[in-house]
Amino acid sequence: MTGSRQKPTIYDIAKLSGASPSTVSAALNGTWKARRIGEKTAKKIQKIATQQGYSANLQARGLRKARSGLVGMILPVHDNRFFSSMSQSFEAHARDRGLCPVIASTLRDPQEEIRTVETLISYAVDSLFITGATNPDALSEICIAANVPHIYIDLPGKLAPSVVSDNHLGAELLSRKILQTMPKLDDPLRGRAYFIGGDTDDYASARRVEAFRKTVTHESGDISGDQIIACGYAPGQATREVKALCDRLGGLPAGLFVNSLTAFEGALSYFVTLPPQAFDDCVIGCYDYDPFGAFLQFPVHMVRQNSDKLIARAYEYFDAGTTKADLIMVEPDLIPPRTIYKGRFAELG
Amino acid sequence: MTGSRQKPTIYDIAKLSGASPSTVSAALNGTWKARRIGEKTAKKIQKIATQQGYSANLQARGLRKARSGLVGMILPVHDNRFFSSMSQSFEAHARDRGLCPVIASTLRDPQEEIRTVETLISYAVDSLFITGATNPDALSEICIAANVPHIYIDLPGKLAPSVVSDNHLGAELLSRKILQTMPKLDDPLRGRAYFIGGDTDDYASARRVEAFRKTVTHESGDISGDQIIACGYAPGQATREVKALCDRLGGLPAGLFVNSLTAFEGALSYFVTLPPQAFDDCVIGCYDYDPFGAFLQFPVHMVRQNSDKLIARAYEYFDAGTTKADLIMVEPDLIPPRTIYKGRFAELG
DNA sequence: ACATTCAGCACAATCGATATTGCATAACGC
DNA sequence: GCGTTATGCAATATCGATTGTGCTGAATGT
Repeated sequence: MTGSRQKPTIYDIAKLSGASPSTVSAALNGTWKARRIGEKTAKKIQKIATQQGYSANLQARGLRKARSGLVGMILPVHDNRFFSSMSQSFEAHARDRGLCPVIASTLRDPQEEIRTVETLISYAVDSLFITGATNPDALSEICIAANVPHIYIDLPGKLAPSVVSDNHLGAELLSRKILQTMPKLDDPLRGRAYFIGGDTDDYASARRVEAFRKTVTHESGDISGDQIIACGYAPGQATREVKALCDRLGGLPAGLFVNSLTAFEGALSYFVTLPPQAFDDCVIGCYDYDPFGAFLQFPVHMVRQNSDKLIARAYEYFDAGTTKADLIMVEPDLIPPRTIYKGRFAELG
Repeated sequence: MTGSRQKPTIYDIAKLSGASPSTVSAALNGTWKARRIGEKTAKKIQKIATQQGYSANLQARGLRKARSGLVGMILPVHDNRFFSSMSQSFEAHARDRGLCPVIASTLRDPQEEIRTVETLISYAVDSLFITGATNPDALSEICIAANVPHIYIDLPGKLAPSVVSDNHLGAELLSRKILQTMPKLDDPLRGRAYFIGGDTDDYASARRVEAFRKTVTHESGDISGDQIIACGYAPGQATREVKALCDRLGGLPAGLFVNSLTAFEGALSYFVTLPPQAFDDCVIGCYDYDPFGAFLQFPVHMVRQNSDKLIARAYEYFDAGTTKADLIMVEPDLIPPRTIYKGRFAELG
């Protein structure tokens, strides 16, 4: 009975109900009052449609209406705490608006980003959220040509509105926390704070370096170039650089600002080779948050970017119908370590 | 010049090139040789299309061909290491096949799952990957009625093929590791291994409990009901239960099998209140893997489910064109701790 | 009683692609 | 030189919805 017949269409329902396809369409998509279809007719059609398990072919509807009901988001990777919580928020907000979210990752590959944006546009997405793009303006041009509203998250574009985390503020908070908490060591080199990880070509990292530099200079009078090691995001590279730094200093520095979770993961690979007491005179901070990161052998101050607020602001912006290339800032939060401070730091909690 | 005009269609290209829309279509979708379009004509059309920035309207194509080029995947949540790495694999494999991945999360809500499957079917997804469904068979019925091939990942369905992680094997490996590594304590209660977290209604957890029970019985002769505390996946619940257990035992047990990362996160909230030496006579294992989890204050054995292999097997199954309700098993890996064992376990590495 | 309004619905065009069929002209065989 | 096959392309129907327009009969007005 319920064999593998095809999905019913409005034409099937029309035949069964004795009404015309256009009447069926109106009855089923909610426009029947405006189209002056009698209530009895509409109800009858709806009943039959339910019995038949009808659901609209959204490709056909999208084709006709030139809107698909899809919202696209592109991000570098899924398996990253920051981006995956953005996905989560993105999807929740999309559902609230009755839209279907399409999330695609592009592995930070410029070609892949362009291809993906083109694909999503070919599916007629109604709007597009872009995060972690390597070349925002190239993507904007494509979207503008196709008349697709789009917004950048966490990385500003010149040709479209952007919602970004306040990287300067976050890095300033974290830097200040590190500087104020870290021990005063006799060794002038070990006694300083170091910044490791990230790429200064990257917008976010550049702002963070800037804030680190400013805060260190403000608190300690000056800063040396070798205190900033922007060695990229790859864990392996961070492992090497942290090791090299510690070898050079003869131990962990008094303060360490790790930029990004991936760099942090790399640093950890080296840290696990150290004895626990090595961390007794070192204060570590990490830009970006991972709940497990807060539970390590040693305390770690973390900055949590408010991904839900980033997404919410972006949706609000679309809802308002504006398309100016505004820049909206969202403040990140400084999360205290959950690990108890030990040794000489016990009193600092 | 490049104002906000609409995207060009094959009709626009047809006018510009002097050819008919059908010829343009053939020239642009690669079927021109089979349709006996002259090479010169095809090349000319392609050139014009490129100049005009043409790209096909995939909704129209999908409508006509009754295939959309979309593959859907539904999962409980994005912001979870296991599921987000599945997303990553799912997407990579989809791209390899020239398909567009649509990933939707359903928050383990049965109603939401059904709605989502229906939505994806309305967008005419060519196939569907389902993971973490609460009621697989209900979803299968919908897919079967709509003639959509689908496959379950990590949770078997009766009406469709499934690729599942070998939970029994993984839990057996982890249980055995814990039992063989844990200290022999005088206290008979503390000296045993405990299982905490998860829900026995859940397929995966049930298999894991079964393996834990079997292994403990095999190694120590018997097992008591209070050694298994399936208190769900919520972190808060795990925090309370672990605390209650430790209060009852007067300390951490010799062995603890934590089922799922979320339960582990909950347990950690309690662990951080303990002094470091509390872990000296306790061996901890966690089913599921998180790189940071491997770097904690104390060693943790973790089971990593091979998400990429799960997805790869599922695609292979579709590629083969089979649709029998087979059950394919994928072996998980036991990951040793990266933290160095301290105190009396130093020699166990 | 006749013009006007309006409710209730059907008809047909349309969105942008694909796929089948058919119609020219050219090439070929004998 | 005439039928036959090939070649190159245009015409047209179609996918499943939406939407502007047109037609009918009943209600209303005067």
